[in-house]
Amino acid sequence: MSYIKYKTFFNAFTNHTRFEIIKVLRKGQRNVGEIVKETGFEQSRVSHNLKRLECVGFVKCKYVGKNRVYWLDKDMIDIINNIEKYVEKYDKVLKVCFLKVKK
Amino acid sequence: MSYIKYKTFFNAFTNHTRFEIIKVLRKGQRNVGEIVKETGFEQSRVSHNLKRLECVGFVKCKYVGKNRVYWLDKDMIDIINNIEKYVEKYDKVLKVCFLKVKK
DNA sequence: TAAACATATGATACATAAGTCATACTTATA
DNA sequence: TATAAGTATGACTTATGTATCATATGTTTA
Repeated sequence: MSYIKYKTFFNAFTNHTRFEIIKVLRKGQRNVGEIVKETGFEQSRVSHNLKRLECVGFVKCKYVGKNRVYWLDKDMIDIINNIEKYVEKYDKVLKVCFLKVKK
Repeated sequence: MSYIKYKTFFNAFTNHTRFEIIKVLRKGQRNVGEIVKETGFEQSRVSHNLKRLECVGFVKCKYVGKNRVYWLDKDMIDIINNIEKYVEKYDKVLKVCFLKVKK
């Protein structure tokens, strides 16, 4: 696969907002208000990031009454579950370090 | 696992330079000069990114004569192989799209 | 031990991503 | 059909990541 595909794919996880949104959606479908409440993030911040996730096909959505309900793409669920296994496995080896220290 | 761990892990793949370096190192150990030649990237650019990969434990290194030889961490190799399977699998569903278009 | 080769590093400038705010749009209901 | 609730969007500001350049450091060999 090309770099651009990898980048697109992994970017979903390298942002705190999207990471938490995915975490919530793994529990089941949610409308925006619920995601806002469960993550504690501001509404427009959640919407912008849901848009990005939807844009690449990670989440799907539909209107239900006044609410917009989001859920994880079916294939995505499997893949997250599997990737999680490997990343957890690497947990012990992975060192979190920063090259540049904030002043 | 925490967000910071995921971020650290996936960041290795969300940068073109590191992506190509990993690609080369999957073929076997290489010194910096060889990586520079095979990727076509500038030396300091390669070194800076090797440093980042080493810092988190993805690559190991040692001096061999005047050269510094790098190789992928053993666990990392397995994990990359496995993750690749899932990402490739998601290839057909994944849409590469950009929200912001460059002017 | 000086010179040459290989690589690393720091500082800076540039590029990209993210969050916030104000506001527009969508859907339902009075 | 006007209003309200829920959500999306654009413009802007700020934060973060990246490459580049100049130079320092490490290692070998004459």
